[in-house]
Amino acid sequence: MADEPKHVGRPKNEAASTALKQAAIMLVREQGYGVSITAIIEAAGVSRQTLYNRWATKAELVLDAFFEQAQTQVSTPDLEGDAPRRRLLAIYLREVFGHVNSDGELLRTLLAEAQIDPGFRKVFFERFVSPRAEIVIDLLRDAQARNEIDAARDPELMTSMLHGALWYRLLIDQPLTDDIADELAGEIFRGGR
Amino acid sequence: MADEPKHVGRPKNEAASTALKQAAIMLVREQGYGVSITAIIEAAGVSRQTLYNRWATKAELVLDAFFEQAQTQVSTPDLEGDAPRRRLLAIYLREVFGHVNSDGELLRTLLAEAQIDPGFRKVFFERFVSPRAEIVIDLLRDAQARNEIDAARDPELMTSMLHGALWYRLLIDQPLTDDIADELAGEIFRGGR
DNA sequence: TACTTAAATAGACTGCAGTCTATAAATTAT
DNA sequence: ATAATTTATAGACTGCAGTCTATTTAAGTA
Repeated sequence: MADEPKHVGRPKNEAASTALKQAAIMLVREQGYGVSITAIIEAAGVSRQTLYNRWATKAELVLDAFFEQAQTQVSTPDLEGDAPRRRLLAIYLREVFGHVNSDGELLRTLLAEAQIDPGFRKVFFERFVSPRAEIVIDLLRDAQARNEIDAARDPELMTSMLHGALWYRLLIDQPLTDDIADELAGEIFRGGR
Repeated sequence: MADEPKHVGRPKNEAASTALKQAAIMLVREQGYGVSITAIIEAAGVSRQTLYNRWATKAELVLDAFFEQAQTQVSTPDLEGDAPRRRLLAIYLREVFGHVNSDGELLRTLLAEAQIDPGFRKVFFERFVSPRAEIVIDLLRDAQARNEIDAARDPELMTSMLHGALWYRLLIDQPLTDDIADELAGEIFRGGR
């Protein structure tokens, strides 16, 4: 059903894509997001247009490169098992805090780009923000089904509070420690039931 | 003890400052933050350097102009009176949501600038974010003193959750309605005591 | 072999924020 | 008056992301 290249014209050079992503993430980690496009394409050994054939903006390239580094994957909480959902939430938050603590500067910059560029905003939220929101919403719904939190509460709003606290504390340089993760889970599950 | 100009050299033209702020807020509301510096100084009828003698960046000028519009002032909750603190919190949140809803686009852009430019970041947080955080922290401490919420909880963390939810929902274009304000207050005061 | 098509390249170009330079203007001090 | 000092002005300049143009290259098709 696939696998027939059926392609007319000069084929895309995949090596250029990976070289660009590698150069981008390396230089951004070295020099920060402010590194110039020119520096990136020179390090990758490709022309300017080749970059813009693949990504619309520097931000999209860097986001892709960032994901390729793959320490951004969140392990979905195990809702099959029997662990208290409060504990699963705390574990999830600790894990996300870890990612944010190791790449906070870059995440801040990408968030900023997302506010400025509507095209990138869509990409950033679809690829980064929404999947994480879904994980927490599912976890909280499951907790409601198990009667660990009140079914009348709104999982989406609670997710706003949790991820909101995460971003807010990142933006204002407040610490994101394991203790904070546990306290946040505690706030949501406060009172039991 | 003051009022002696005691000033050597050509005096600063205050009219230029107000003309710049007026031109800035007008053009930003008309065309968005992307309006050029050149357009702003031409509308104000001053030279480029005159702007940079007064503000370090476009963002600082726009922030000043934004504050001058003054619909950004939050009325501090009345902690002398006897109203339930849950109600005071809901009123505060409704008011802030109102400001955010009328100038969300601009606030998003200023937040983005704050992430990119450390100098502006400091200014933005000192003038905009911190005062609001203080108001909520004071309100929650007062609620603890009145035994309306558990004294063991951390007002700073609850403030992260509340303002975090506000910014998060602004950033991802989720609505900030009066109902949401009330629900957020309800989440914090859930269970009474 | 020619022809068509898509991708790659070098490098010029645009529009922007912010800096710098040289000069003029407005004020106090001598 | 003259000097010293600070602000204002016009406009050139820098460095950047992203676009555009002309040309070349690598593939499929006739």
